[in-house]
Amino acid sequence: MTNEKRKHSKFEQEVWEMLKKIPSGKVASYLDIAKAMGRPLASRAVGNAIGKNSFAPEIPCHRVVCSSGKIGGYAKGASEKIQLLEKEGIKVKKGRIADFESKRHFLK
DNA sequence: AGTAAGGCGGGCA
DNA sequence: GTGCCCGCCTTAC
Repeated sequence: MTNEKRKHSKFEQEVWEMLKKIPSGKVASYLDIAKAMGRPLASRAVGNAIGKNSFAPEIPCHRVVCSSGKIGGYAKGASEKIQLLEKEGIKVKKGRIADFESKRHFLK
């Protein structure tokens, strides 16, 4: 309650919640998440929150890609990110998501 | 307290 | 497809 020591900013916590809401086999772009949080211009801030904390397997950060359908970055390496996506049923084509718009969870 | 730099992106030329 | 600039958030000095 009042004695809440936020190890992380509120913005970060919001991001984690969004990532957790993404079901397997689906993906979301940094911009989509930012928009869902009410900050359509904070696309970079979202990616910043993820990369700066490294949520670990608890958060499906590998399900987040660029708005262009590109893989983007990954703390462990974009290659690893692609492997995880393919494992969940998402096909990746040369660092790009196949049928990206059809797999967007935060599509608006 | 204010200022400065960085970062897993996005949009435009 | 590539290169450049921008705006947003957090952290450190």
